Amino acid sequence: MFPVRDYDLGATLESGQAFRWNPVDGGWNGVIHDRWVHLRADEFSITAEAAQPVSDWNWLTHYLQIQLNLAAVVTSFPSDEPIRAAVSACRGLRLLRQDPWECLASFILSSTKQIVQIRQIVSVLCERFGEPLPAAPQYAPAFGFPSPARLARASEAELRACKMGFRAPYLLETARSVTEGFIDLERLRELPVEDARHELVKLPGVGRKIADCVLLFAYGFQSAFPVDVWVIKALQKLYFPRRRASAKRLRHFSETHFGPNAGYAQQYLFHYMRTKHGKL
DNA sequence: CTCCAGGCGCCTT
DNA sequence: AAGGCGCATGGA
Repeated sequence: MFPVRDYDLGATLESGQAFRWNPVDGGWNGVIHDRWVHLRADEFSITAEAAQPVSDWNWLTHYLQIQLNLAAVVTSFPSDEPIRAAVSACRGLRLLRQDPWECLASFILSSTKQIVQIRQIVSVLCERFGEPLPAAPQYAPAFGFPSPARLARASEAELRACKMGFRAPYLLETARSVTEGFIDLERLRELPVEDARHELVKLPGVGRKIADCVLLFAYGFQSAFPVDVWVIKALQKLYFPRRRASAKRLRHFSETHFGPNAGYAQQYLFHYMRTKHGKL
Protein backbone atom coordinates (compact mmCIF):
# COMPACT_ATOMS: atom_id res chain seq x y z
CA MET A 1 0.00 0.00 0.00
CA PHE A 2 1.30 3.39 -1.04
CA PRO A 3 -0.01 6.58 0.51
CA VAL A 4 -0.82 9.20 -2.14
CA ARG A 5 -2.61 12.50 -2.28
CA ASP A 6 -4.28 14.00 -5.29
CA TYR A 7 -3.94 10.89 -7.47
CA ASP A 8 -6.90 9.90 -9.68
CA LEU A 9 -5.82 6.38 -10.56
CA GLY A 10 -8.78 5.64 -12.84
CA ALA A 11 -8.38 8.80 -14.90
CA THR A 12 -4.66 8.19 -15.14
CA LEU A 13 -4.93 4.57 -16.29
CA GLU A 14 -7.79 5.23 -18.71
CA SER A 15 -6.83 8.59 -20.20
CA GLY A 16 -5.34 7.21 -23.40
CA GLN A 17 -1.67 7.22 -22.42
CA ALA A 18 -1.59 3.44 -21.74
CA PHE A 19 -3.82 0.84 -23.38
CA ARG A 20 -3.53 -2.30 -21.25
CA TRP A 21 -5.43 -1.52 -18.03
CA ASN A 22 -8.68 -3.39 -17.55
CA PRO A 23 -11.19 -2.37 -14.89
CA VAL A 24 -12.17 -5.32 -12.66
CA ASP A 25 -13.61 -5.58 -9.15
CA GLY A 26 -13.37 -1.86 -8.53
CA GLY A 27 -9.68 -1.81 -9.48
CA TRP A 28 -7.55 -2.39 -12.56
CA ASN A 29 -5.54 -5.34 -13.88
CA GLY A 30 -2.46 -4.64 -15.94
CA VAL A 31 1.12 -5.55 -16.71
CA ILE A 32 4.18 -3.45 -15.93
CA HIS A 33 7.54 -4.67 -17.26
CA ASP A 34 6.33 -8.29 -17.50
CA ARG A 35 4.80 -8.26 -14.02
CA TRP A 36 1.07 -8.73 -13.66
CA VAL A 37 -0.49 -6.47 -11.05
CA HIS A 38 -3.92 -5.57 -9.71
CA LEU A 39 -4.30 -1.97 -8.52
CA ARG A 40 -7.01 -0.34 -6.49
CA ALA A 41 -7.29 3.09 -4.97
CA ASP A 42 -9.06 4.88 -2.18
CA GLU A 43 -8.92 8.51 -1.19
CA PHE A 44 -5.55 8.26 0.51
CA SER A 45 -3.66 5.37 -1.05
CA ILE A 46 -3.05 2.98 -3.90
CA THR A 47 -2.94 -0.75 -3.14
CA ALA A 48 -1.15 -3.26 -5.35
CA GLU A 49 -1.50 -7.03 -5.52
CA ALA A 50 1.10 -8.97 -7.52
CA ALA A 51 1.01 -12.57 -8.69
CA GLN A 52 4.20 -13.44 -6.86
CA PRO A 53 5.91 -12.10 -3.72
CA VAL A 54 7.56 -8.71 -4.28
CA SER A 55 10.44 -7.40 -2.21
CA ASP A 56 11.13 -4.21 -4.13
CA TRP A 57 8.19 -2.22 -5.51
CA ASN A 58 10.31 0.35 -7.29
CA TRP A 59 9.11 -0.80 -10.73
CA LEU A 60 5.56 0.08 -9.68
CA THR A 61 6.16 3.36 -7.90
CA HIS A 62 8.31 4.55 -10.79
CA TYR A 63 5.65 3.59 -13.35
CA LEU A 64 2.95 5.36 -11.35
CA GLN A 65 5.25 8.32 -10.58
CA ILE A 66 3.99 8.24 -7.02
CA GLN A 67 6.74 10.50 -5.74
CA LEU A 68 5.99 13.28 -8.23
CA ASN A 69 5.04 16.62 -6.72
CA LEU A 70 1.90 17.30 -8.75
CA ALA A 71 1.21 20.61 -7.04
CA ALA A 72 4.56 21.93 -8.24
CA VAL A 73 3.75 20.87 -11.80
CA VAL A 74 0.34 22.53 -11.74
CA THR A 75 1.87 25.69 -10.29
CA SER A 76 4.17 25.89 -13.30
CA PHE A 77 1.21 26.15 -15.69
CA PRO A 78 0.18 29.55 -17.03
CA SER A 79 -2.68 31.02 -15.00
CA ASP A 80 -5.22 31.34 -17.80
CA GLU A 81 -8.84 30.32 -17.60
CA PRO A 82 -8.80 27.27 -19.93
CA ILE A 83 -5.97 25.47 -18.16
CA ARG A 84 -7.44 26.30 -14.77
CA ALA A 85 -10.75 24.80 -15.88
CA ALA A 86 -9.05 21.68 -17.20
CA VAL A 87 -6.99 21.18 -14.03
CA SER A 88 -10.03 21.77 -11.88
CA ALA A 89 -12.12 19.26 -13.84
CA CYS A 90 -9.42 16.56 -13.94
CA ARG A 91 -7.90 16.85 -10.48
CA GLY A 92 -5.45 14.05 -9.75
CA LEU A 93 -4.76 13.14 -13.38
CA ARG A 94 -1.13 12.00 -13.69
CA LEU A 95 1.38 10.99 -16.33
CA LEU A 96 2.75 7.45 -16.18
CA ARG A 97 6.36 6.49 -16.91
CA GLN A 98 6.01 3.61 -19.35
CA ASP A 99 8.35 1.19 -21.06
CA PRO A 100 9.66 2.88 -24.24
CA TRP A 101 9.17 -0.09 -26.57
CA GLU A 102 5.61 -0.81 -25.47
CA CYS A 103 4.78 2.89 -25.68
CA LEU A 104 6.37 3.29 -29.11
CA ALA A 105 4.70 0.21 -30.56
CA SER A 106 1.32 1.08 -29.07
CA PHE A 107 1.31 4.59 -30.47
CA ILE A 108 2.39 3.38 -33.92
CA LEU A 109 -0.88 1.44 -33.75
CA SER A 110 -2.83 4.48 -32.59
CA SER A 111 -3.04 6.56 -35.75
CA THR A 112 -6.64 7.28 -36.83
CA LYS A 113 -7.94 4.80 -34.30
CA GLN A 114 -10.21 5.41 -31.36
CA ILE A 115 -8.83 4.52 -27.94
CA VAL A 116 -11.18 1.56 -27.55
CA GLN A 117 -9.87 0.19 -30.84
CA ILE A 118 -6.23 0.73 -29.94
CA ARG A 119 -6.85 -1.23 -26.77
CA GLN A 120 -8.38 -4.08 -28.76
CA ILE A 121 -5.49 -4.27 -31.24
CA VAL A 122 -2.87 -4.18 -28.46
CA SER A 123 -4.76 -6.85 -26.54
CA VAL A 124 -4.79 -9.26 -29.47
CA LEU A 125 -1.15 -8.50 -30.23
CA CYS A 126 -0.15 -9.42 -26.67
CA GLU A 127 -2.23 -12.62 -26.65
CA ARG A 128 -0.69 -13.82 -29.89
CA PHE A 129 2.92 -12.70 -29.51
CA GLY A 130 3.47 -11.96 -25.81
CA GLU A 131 4.79 -14.35 -23.17
CA PRO A 132 2.22 -15.80 -20.74
CA LEU A 133 2.70 -14.32 -17.27
CA PRO A 134 1.69 -15.57 -13.82
CA ALA A 135 -1.47 -13.79 -12.67
CA ALA A 136 -3.86 -14.17 -9.77
CA PRO A 137 -5.95 -17.28 -10.59
CA GLN A 138 -9.36 -15.62 -10.36
CA TYR A 139 -8.55 -13.28 -13.25
CA ALA A 140 -8.02 -13.67 -16.98
CA PRO A 141 -4.63 -14.93 -18.20
CA ALA A 142 -1.98 -12.23 -18.58
CA PHE A 143 0.61 -11.67 -21.29
CA GLY A 144 3.72 -9.57 -21.54
CA PHE A 145 4.03 -7.00 -24.28
CA PRO A 146 5.75 -8.72 -27.23
CA SER A 147 9.45 -7.96 -27.52
CA PRO A 148 10.86 -6.20 -30.58
CA ALA A 149 12.66 -9.43 -31.52
CA ARG A 150 9.44 -11.44 -31.41
CA LEU A 151 7.54 -8.96 -33.58
CA ALA A 152 10.51 -8.69 -35.95
CA ARG A 153 10.09 -12.42 -36.58
CA ALA A 154 6.39 -12.07 -37.33
CA SER A 155 5.05 -11.72 -40.85
CA GLU A 156 3.14 -8.69 -42.05
CA ALA A 157 0.14 -10.95 -42.60
CA GLU A 158 0.25 -12.15 -38.99
CA LEU A 159 0.29 -8.57 -37.78
CA ARG A 160 -2.53 -7.56 -40.11
CA ALA A 161 -4.52 -10.42 -38.62
CA CYS A 162 -4.47 -8.41 -35.37
CA LYS A 163 -6.63 -5.85 -37.21
CA MET A 164 -3.94 -3.17 -37.35
CA GLY A 165 -4.40 -2.64 -41.09
CA PHE A 166 -1.92 -0.36 -42.85
CA ARG A 167 0.01 0.10 -39.60
CA ALA A 168 1.34 -3.48 -39.81
CA PRO A 169 4.37 -2.73 -42.02
CA TYR A 170 5.22 0.28 -39.82
CA LEU A 171 5.24 -1.84 -36.66
CA LEU A 172 7.16 -4.63 -38.36
CA GLU A 173 9.85 -2.34 -39.76
CA THR A 174 10.20 -0.51 -36.45
CA ALA A 175 10.52 -3.82 -34.57
CA ARG A 176 13.28 -4.80 -36.98
CA SER A 177 15.02 -1.45 -36.57
CA VAL A 178 15.08 -1.85 -32.80
CA THR A 179 16.16 -5.50 -32.98
CA GLU A 180 18.97 -4.75 -35.42
CA GLY A 181 20.23 -1.82 -33.36
CA PHE A 182 19.38 0.87 -35.91
CA ILE A 183 17.95 2.73 -32.93
CA ASP A 184 18.83 2.25 -29.23
CA LEU A 185 15.75 3.05 -27.18
CA GLU A 186 17.70 3.04 -23.90
CA ARG A 187 20.23 5.55 -25.17
CA LEU A 188 17.49 8.07 -25.93
CA ARG A 189 17.09 8.63 -22.20
CA GLU A 190 20.42 10.42 -22.10
CA LEU A 191 19.83 12.71 -25.09
CA PRO A 192 18.36 16.21 -25.14
CA VAL A 193 14.69 16.01 -26.05
CA GLU A 194 15.21 17.45 -29.54
CA ASP A 195 17.84 14.83 -30.36
CA ALA A 196 15.73 12.00 -28.99
CA ARG A 197 12.79 13.20 -31.11
CA HIS A 198 15.03 13.38 -34.17
CA GLU A 199 15.97 9.74 -33.67
CA LEU A 200 12.39 8.57 -33.16
CA VAL A 201 10.96 10.22 -36.28
CA LYS A 202 13.44 8.28 -38.41
CA LEU A 203 11.33 5.20 -37.72
CA PRO A 204 8.61 4.31 -40.22
CA GLY A 205 5.14 5.24 -39.03
CA VAL A 206 6.56 7.63 -36.43
CA GLY A 207 5.96 11.32 -37.05
CA ARG A 208 6.05 14.29 -34.73
CA LYS A 209 2.91 13.40 -32.82
CA ILE A 210 3.77 9.78 -32.05
CA ALA A 211 7.36 10.73 -31.21
CA ASP A 212 6.08 13.31 -28.73
CA CYS A 213 3.80 10.71 -27.13
CA VAL A 214 6.78 8.41 -26.54
CA LEU A 215 8.98 11.25 -25.31
CA LEU A 216 6.29 12.28 -22.83
CA PHE A 217 4.74 8.99 -21.71
CA ALA A 218 7.84 6.77 -21.67
CA TYR A 219 10.89 8.98 -21.23
CA GLY A 220 9.36 11.68 -19.09
CA PHE A 221 10.35 14.62 -21.27
CA GLN A 222 7.67 16.85 -19.81
CA SER A 223 8.12 19.59 -22.38
CA ALA A 224 6.99 17.26 -25.20
CA PHE A 225 3.52 18.30 -26.34
CA PRO A 226 1.73 15.82 -28.63
CA VAL A 227 -0.65 17.70 -30.94
CA ASP A 228 -3.50 15.47 -32.06
CA VAL A 229 -7.06 16.05 -33.20
CA TRP A 230 -8.35 16.40 -29.63
CA VAL A 231 -5.68 18.89 -28.62
CA ILE A 232 -6.26 20.90 -31.79
CA LYS A 233 -9.95 20.99 -30.86
CA ALA A 234 -9.07 22.07 -27.32
CA LEU A 235 -6.62 24.79 -28.34
CA GLN A 236 -8.92 26.09 -31.07
CA LYS A 237 -11.98 26.21 -28.84
CA LEU A 238 -10.42 27.35 -25.61
CA TYR A 239 -7.70 29.73 -26.80
CA PHE A 240 -8.76 30.87 -30.31
CA PRO A 241 -12.56 30.83 -30.17
CA ARG A 242 -13.01 33.71 -32.61
CA ARG A 243 -10.77 32.99 -35.58
CA ARG A 244 -9.64 29.69 -37.00
CA ALA A 245 -5.97 29.15 -36.21
CA SER A 246 -3.70 27.24 -38.58
CA ALA A 247 -2.04 24.04 -37.43
CA LYS A 248 1.27 25.87 -37.49
CA ARG A 249 -0.07 28.68 -35.34
CA LEU A 250 -1.46 26.19 -32.82
CA ARG A 251 1.83 24.31 -32.71
CA HIS A 252 3.79 27.48 -32.07
CA PHE A 253 1.35 28.43 -29.34
CA SER A 254 1.65 25.02 -27.70
CA GLU A 255 5.45 25.31 -27.71
CA THR A 256 5.59 28.75 -26.13
CA HIS A 257 2.58 29.10 -23.86
CA PHE A 258 2.60 26.21 -21.41
CA GLY A 259 6.07 26.25 -19.91
CA PRO A 260 8.45 23.49 -18.83
CA ASN A 261 5.66 21.01 -18.05
CA ALA A 262 3.74 21.62 -21.27
CA GLY A 263 3.22 17.90 -21.76
CA TYR A 264 1.41 17.65 -18.46
CA ALA A 265 -0.78 20.58 -19.48
CA GLN A 266 -1.48 18.79 -22.74
CA GLN A 267 -2.73 15.72 -20.90
CA TYR A 268 -5.13 17.84 -18.88
CA LEU A 269 -6.45 19.56 -22.00
CA PHE A 270 -6.75 16.23 -23.81
CA HIS A 271 -8.63 14.54 -21.01
CA TYR A 272 -10.76 17.59 -20.31
CA MET A 273 -11.78 17.80 -23.95
CA ARG A 274 -12.51 14.08 -24.24
CA THR A 275 -14.49 13.68 -21.05
CA LYS A 276 -16.01 16.94 -19.88
CA HIS A 277 -15.91 19.43 -22.69
CA GLY A 278 -16.40 17.08 -25.60
CA LYS A 279 -19.89 17.93 -26.70
CA LEU A 280 -19.36 21.67 -26.97
C1' DC B 1 -25.71 4.71 -45.65
C1' DT B 2 -21.71 8.30 -44.45
C1' DC B 3 -18.37 10.07 -41.40
C1' DC B 4 -14.35 9.79 -38.71
C1' DA B 5 -11.00 8.01 -35.30
C1' DG B 6 -4.75 10.37 -29.92
C1' DG B 7 -1.42 10.20 -38.18
C1' DC B 8 1.89 9.21 -41.47
C1' DG B 9 3.98 9.26 -45.99
C1' DC B 10 3.88 10.82 -50.38
C1' DC B 11 2.31 13.69 -53.83
C1' DT B 12 0.96 18.25 -55.58
C1' DT B 13 0.99 23.40 -55.62
C1' DA C 1 6.15 25.66 -46.74
C1' DA C 2 1.52 24.17 -46.99
C1' DG C 3 -2.30 21.41 -48.28
C1' DG C 4 -4.67 17.04 -50.20
C1' DC C 5 -5.16 12.19 -50.30
C1' DG C 6 -4.92 7.14 -49.49
C1' DC C 7 -4.21 3.92 -46.22
C1' DA C 8 -7.47 -0.64 -42.96
C1' DT C 9 -10.87 -1.22 -39.78
C1' DG C 10 -14.91 -0.65 -37.17
C1' DG C 11 -17.98 2.43 -34.15
C1' DA C 12 -21.24 6.13 -34.14
